[in-house]
Parts: sequence; C-alpha cells; structure tokens
Amino acid sequence: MLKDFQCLEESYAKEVLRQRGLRSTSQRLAVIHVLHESGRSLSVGEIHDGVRDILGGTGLATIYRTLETFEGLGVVRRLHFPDGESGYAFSRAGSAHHMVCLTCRSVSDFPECPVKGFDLAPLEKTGFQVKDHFVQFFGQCADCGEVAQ
Amino acid sequence: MLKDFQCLEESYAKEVLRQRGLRSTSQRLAVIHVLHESGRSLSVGEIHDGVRDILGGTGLATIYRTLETFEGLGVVRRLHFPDGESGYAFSRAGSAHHMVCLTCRSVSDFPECPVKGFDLAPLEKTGFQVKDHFVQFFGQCADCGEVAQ
DNA sequence: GGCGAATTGAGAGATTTTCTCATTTAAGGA
DNA sequence: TCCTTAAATGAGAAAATCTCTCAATTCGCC
Repeated sequence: MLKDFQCLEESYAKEVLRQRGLRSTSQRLAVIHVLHESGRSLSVGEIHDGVRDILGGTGLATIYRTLETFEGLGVVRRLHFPDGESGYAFSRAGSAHHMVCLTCRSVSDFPECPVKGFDLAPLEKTGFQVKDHFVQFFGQCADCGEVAQ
Repeated sequence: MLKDFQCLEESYAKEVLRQRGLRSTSQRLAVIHVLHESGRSLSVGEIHDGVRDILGGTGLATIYRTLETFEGLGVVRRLHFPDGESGYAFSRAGSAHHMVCLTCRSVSDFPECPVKGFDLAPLEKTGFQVKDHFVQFFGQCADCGEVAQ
C-alpha cells in the first residue's frame, strides 16, 4: 500500500502534473516513489516490479508511458551506461545532470551545470548552434570507492 | 563492391584492429565505410542496409558484433538522442565528443574535451571519483540552421 | 597454398517496446 | 457528495530490437 506520507518528490511530481493539466494517478506517483526510495537509477523492469509491489497488477505499458511523460516534464531522467544499459532516475528540480556510480548505480545530483562554465563560442563559430546537451559523469560514489581496494 | 580506394577512416580502423590482434574483415571495413560516407550517425538498421548494399547478404548479428567491437576500440561511438533513439557514428582519433544536428543527424567532431576545462574538485570533495563521462551537444549544424526560419 | 583460430551467416529465440481498445478513474462542476 | 467526461490504465497481441548457437567461411600467419 502507498503510505499516507508523501515524500517531497511525490509532492513535486504532483505539482508538475497539475500545472500541465495531467492527472496524478496512483501509478504515476508509485513510479516516483519507487525511484526516489531506491536512491539509484532503475531499469524499466525494476520500476515495474517496484510499482507492482505497491499497487499490484500494473501494466508494463503504463510504466513506459509514465516514464515518457515524466521525462518530458523533466521529473525523470534517462541515463545511458557505458555498457549499453539504460536506466531512469528521479531528477530533482534545478539539477541539471547526474553522477552515476558504476558499482551500485546510485545517482547523485549535480547542482550546477558544468557546461555553463564552458565557452561555447568557438564551437558556434563553426555555425553549429548548440541547443541542448547531455552530460553524465560516471565513477564511484564515496561508499563504493572505500570498499574497492 | 568495395572500391579499391580506402578512405582514411578505413585505414585507421584497420590499424587499430591490427594492433589489437583483430582481423580486418570486409564486414568490419564496410561498417566504417558506411558510417564515414554518410557523414552522420546511423541506426543499426541503416548500417545493416548500407553494408548489404556493399557486400550483399550480411547478418544483422555481425553488425551488432562489429559495432560492439569498434565501440570498445573507440573507433565508433554510440549516441543517444533526446527522443530516445540511438545511433552510431565514426569517432575520429583524438576527438572526445560530438555535436549532433537534431535536424539531419550529421555529426561534427568536438576536438577538445570540454570536461578538461571543468573544475571537478568540488564534485570529488563529496567522495565521488569521476572515472568517465559522456558528453554530447545537440543543436543545428550550419546547413540546417540556415534553412530553419 | 595450407593451417588454425577468429569471424560470419542464418535463423531461432529472447527481450524490449509499442499498440489497441475496452474498462477504470481522476478532477471539476452541479 | 455525486455526475460527467476525458484522461489514463490493463492486458495481451504485435512489432521491433537484440542475442545466441553452431556449422561454414575467411583472415593472417607460416
């Protein structure tokens, strides 16, 4: 069962949905709940399992639709790992990017976008107009770094 | 048929393969040829079609295996588009990242890695050790920028 | 040219993602 | 609170994508 308590992440997602005229369904909130509770990035299958633990039989299509919706809203971000796998993580408002631990796949926020400090002028001199960027850092989080050797 | 002429990209790929004790097969070189000739990033299906135009019946599994091999060698890079699609592009030696045109999907090299200019110290102060990064810039190339509005 | 190991082809099989449409449900108004 | 209505979901079929297996082929070395 969903607890009465709503984490900040759920409140935030509800607010964003409301602003866009979208409904706050139990499935959508459960996706946020599962992502936030895990503290790491999850595969579609893991999210599906997590949501089913909370709500019971939930369709896989709903998980895909929900992730697509939330990604469009900036509430969830899709990550691509060097090994080709991908996952989804909750994306805090105002956090531009993530650091992803390759060992435990935990996700840490990246408060300031490093691209802001980068001089794009020489690039744009070539005629290329930069409109978007995708930055991810991989490595080891403090916990996993200690364990390793 | 493969032309006698080998582009620089093919020579480069051959050299990298040789250094690693891997074979320069016609399928592998055809993948490089197709990627280079297109000048943009291609989906697996597009690469498969292109290789079959050159060599005739080539197995899809071979395309997947080849792309995996070349990605591991740094000769080819996988790109992830904002719309969820992905593609592969030839990766010039020494070029760290790419600029991808969202209109025509052409790929421009990004000679210096912008991450070198980033101050990672504050991040690593949190205990996170950055070991790898994935940076892509999206936007419009000079040609597509002119056409648009 | 011949040998041995790496690589490939073909298709089956597994996995992932999308689609459809009848049913359910959230949210605003009476 | 109840109604209404359109948005959202569930279930499973279908499509797309990716992987695997193993006999046959081919590259690179001698």
